[in-house]
Amino acid sequence: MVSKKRVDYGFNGFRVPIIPKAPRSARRRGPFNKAAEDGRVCAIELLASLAGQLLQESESSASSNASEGNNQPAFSQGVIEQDRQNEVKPLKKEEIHQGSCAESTIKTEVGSQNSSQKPPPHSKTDFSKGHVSVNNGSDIWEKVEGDVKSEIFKWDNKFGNYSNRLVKASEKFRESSDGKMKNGFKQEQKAGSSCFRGSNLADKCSLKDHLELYVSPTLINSKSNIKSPFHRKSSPSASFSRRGNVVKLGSRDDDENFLRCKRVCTKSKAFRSPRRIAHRRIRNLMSSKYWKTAPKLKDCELSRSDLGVPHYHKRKTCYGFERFQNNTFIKKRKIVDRVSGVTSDGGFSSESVSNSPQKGTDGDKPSSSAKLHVAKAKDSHVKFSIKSIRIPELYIEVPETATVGSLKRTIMEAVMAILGGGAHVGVLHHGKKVRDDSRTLVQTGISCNENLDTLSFMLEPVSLQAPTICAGDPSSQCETSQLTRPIETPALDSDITDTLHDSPLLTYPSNLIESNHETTSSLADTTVDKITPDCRALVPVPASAEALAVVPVSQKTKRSEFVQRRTRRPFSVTEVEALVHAVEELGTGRWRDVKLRAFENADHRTYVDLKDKWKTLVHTATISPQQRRGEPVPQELLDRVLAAHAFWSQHQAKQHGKHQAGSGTLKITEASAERPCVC
DNA sequence: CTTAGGG
DNA sequence: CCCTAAG
Repeated sequence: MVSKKRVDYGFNGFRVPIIPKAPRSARRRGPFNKAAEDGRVCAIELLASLAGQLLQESESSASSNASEGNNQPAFSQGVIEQDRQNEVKPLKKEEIHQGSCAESTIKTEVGSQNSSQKPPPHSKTDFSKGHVSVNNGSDIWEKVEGDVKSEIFKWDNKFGNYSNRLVKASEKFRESSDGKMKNGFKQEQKAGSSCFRGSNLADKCSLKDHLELYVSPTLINSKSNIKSPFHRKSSPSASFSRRGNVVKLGSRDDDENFLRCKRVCTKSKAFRSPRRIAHRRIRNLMSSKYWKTAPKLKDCELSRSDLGVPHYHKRKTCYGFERFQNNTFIKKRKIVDRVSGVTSDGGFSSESVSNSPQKGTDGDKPSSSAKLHVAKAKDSHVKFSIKSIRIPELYIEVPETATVGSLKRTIMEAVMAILGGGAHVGVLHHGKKVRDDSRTLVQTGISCNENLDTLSFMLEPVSLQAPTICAGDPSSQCETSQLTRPIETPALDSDITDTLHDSPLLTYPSNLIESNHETTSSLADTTVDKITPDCRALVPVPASAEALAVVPVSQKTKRSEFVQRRTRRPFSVTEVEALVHAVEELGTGRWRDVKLRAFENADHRTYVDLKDKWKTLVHTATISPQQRRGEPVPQELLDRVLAAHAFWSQHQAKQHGKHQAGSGTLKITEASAERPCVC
């Protein structure tokens, strides 16, 4: 724990009070954890995004020659260096960026600009917007460079500090900073992928991984905010801001992994898109890791210290975590929204002017079910978030004018990133599949808040005889083929052939474990109405921050629904009598004995039940008869309850008093005096 | 697993 | 009744 914490702090840069031996509750509810987490997440996100971006870049060939670097920043480094050997600045930048796992996009652009001696006005603009908030033209580069350097430097030092655990990571990073980014990156990627896809993410997503990811983000961040880079060290705000710019994600799994990502688009598609993708991807990874490692958290408290310990086995835990995450994210988002202007992540700026639909997608694990949250933003953008057990939840903001097709693509991208395979996204509105991709969201009515809840979407893995996946919230569990089919089949795209079984999404049994039990109960609903609330993929996400908070709640609610509650079994008078009698003799505080004595054969009555019943009995006896409900309990019994309660309460109090200051003699006296009375 | 309490 | 923190 301690070591972990240290590490975390190092990353965050600020000290979070450690609550070492504090009671669980304290740890859990401590406000600090949250902050720490935020910072971490952000960092991770950033890093992840970078890594992802790099990957993406390498994959995407859309970029122009000028920005060749974008495509394969990591791998092309050698080339770049040589090419720009002459140009000191560019080169350095290049190195720096790589070292920091920065996004190739920006980096590249910068480099190219430099090489051309003067960055085009617009280029500059972009640059400043995206990564730096510098207004000057000529010295901008220098500034950047210098800052970056210093940043890196610091960074290294830091590394040293928390290197105990991160040895590997640090090495990697250093290497990368030296220009061996490639390796580092690869490794990182590896780690990410493994985490991402590995069944036992927990193992793979060790702290180390986290760390790795972490580091990069920070650097990036520094880049973004040249002026107040690293040092900010993750003050909470910094974290948030970063997140805001980039994306927010949380990842949720069956086990409670959820990823949420919100991103605002910036302008040039070419410029950003790779990055976006990268972000997405990374996030997915990160989220998954994060998520996996995330301990059980409740009430929005996440304790970093627990990282690395997979808690997701337990449903409860998971749920708690989920909730927590949701809340956290929301909060973060709020903050971000506020700060967004200040901090800009390379590619994403809150004031996105993008004309292209924004897609934010993240996926941590493939999931058959996904939920899409849609919210109409003030800026006439519709925000979508995909949430699922396996696929992290994410927020997507797209212009109202975005077409259904673009929406589908957006989601698809996310899915692809997650699954690595092809997938189709089906959009259902009012239970009907929206086939016309050319229509805009507005035209379709998806952008209207009132109708948002009528929106659903389904993921339709295509490449393999992809089965359609019902998008639904985790609880709804539309993942199973049985569930999905009935629902989806009707709306399937002709081009999609599905077999749920073969779906890549379904290939993660481990993930499904948890959900499976729950699924059972939900099956009926799901099957019955196609895309009803439970199966509804799209859920409106209120634009307002407050509204956002609702999401978690609803989830929570849904969750609880799945946990079947024991059937209520009111205590009969006979039982009450037995209970009262037993308590009279044994006193309160010995419920196990009471159970054994009076309810030995009543399997459905646990000692907790008895305790609770006694509690209610006392209450009942306390209130006026008119206020009592249910089967009336003889007043005589209630009187006894009160008497016993009073007696034992007193007894207990005395016991305490004695223990604390009483003398042995006194104790004996009191004890002997009292007991007899009762028996 | 038990207790004790809050929900 | 449920859920948890603590012991």
